Amino acid sequence: MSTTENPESIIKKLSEFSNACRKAYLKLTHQRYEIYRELLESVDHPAAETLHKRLLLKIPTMSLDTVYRTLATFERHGLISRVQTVESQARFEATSSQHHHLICSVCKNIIDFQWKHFDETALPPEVVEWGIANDKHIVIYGVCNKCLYTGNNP
Amino acid sequence: MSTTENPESIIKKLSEFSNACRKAYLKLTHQRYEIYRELLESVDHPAAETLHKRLLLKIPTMSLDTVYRTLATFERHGLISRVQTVESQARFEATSSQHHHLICSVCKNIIDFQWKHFDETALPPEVVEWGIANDKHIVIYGVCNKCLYTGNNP
DNA sequence: AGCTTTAATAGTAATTTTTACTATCTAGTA
DNA sequence: TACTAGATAGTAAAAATTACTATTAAAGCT
Repeated sequence: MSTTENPESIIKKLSEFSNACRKAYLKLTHQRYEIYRELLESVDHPAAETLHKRLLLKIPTMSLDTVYRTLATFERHGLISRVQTVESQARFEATSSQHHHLICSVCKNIIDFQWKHFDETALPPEVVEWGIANDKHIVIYGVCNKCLYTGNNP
Repeated sequence: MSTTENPESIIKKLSEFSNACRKAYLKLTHQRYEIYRELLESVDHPAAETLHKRLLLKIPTMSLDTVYRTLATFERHGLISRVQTVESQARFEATSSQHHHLICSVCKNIIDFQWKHFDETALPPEVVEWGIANDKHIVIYGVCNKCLYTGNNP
């Protein structure tokens, strides 16, 4: 899950990130490091612009283009993933162990959940015959309890 | 599934569509009828712009705004659905019985598949505790056989 | 540590995708 | 057939993403 990580785990993942960049001949720039770190520390699957706003607090010259470009680079190298949504803005997360997403239609918050049993179930023959499946994700849209109880309108 | 429908089925669905519009106090305009029909007949989950291009052949004055606006209206009324993707363009389909999606990362084709067993499986407690789930979808990204065999690059 | 090379970044500008505005038109109804 | 509210066309604007170019900085080599 990309949710609340303890500091040691973050440090470990940043070190893995550095190694991955070296292996991929990606220059480990300050910007890339901070973009990746910010995404690791984000529990909310931010959009590029959200991420940019947060990063500006640390690096006031960080350009939006760099965020978009870097996210695309990271994605190409499998370091981060785009979240499947029906929204117009793309949302991102640091790639981690298999998990799925709950999206609140009201507040647009995205949270992770795990479902080992599903992950281990074989795909139906239709899918196998279609081609090579690289990535299976469940996305559930609904309304989270917070929005239900605060009476936000769906 | 929103795939190849026989003519009778299309006629039936268009008639259901007309009724749904009446019930929802949506004026049944020529444009709305044709947009819905085009989507019904499309097996490829088209984007708004793709749909617009196809509709221009029938109705040369059809504006792109109308397509977007109408799709949004239909979606609000549950007549059509947006497909969950990681692409930048939204893709649409006429709402039909529960199904899931296979998306080819190469050709971006989207096809439906069914998985009754999954549909009937209870969601894990984590999800139930989160709130109200309205909609659960599996989206599988991969490479379809056509692209594998024609050697399109992933 | 300094030099060199090559890729990455900042600061725009440009594209792409989606939504908004307004005068005109039309479906539904009397 | 005429009325009225809502829908559309044509365009403009906004939102989201990508491209361009001069400058900067990482990584490798002395």
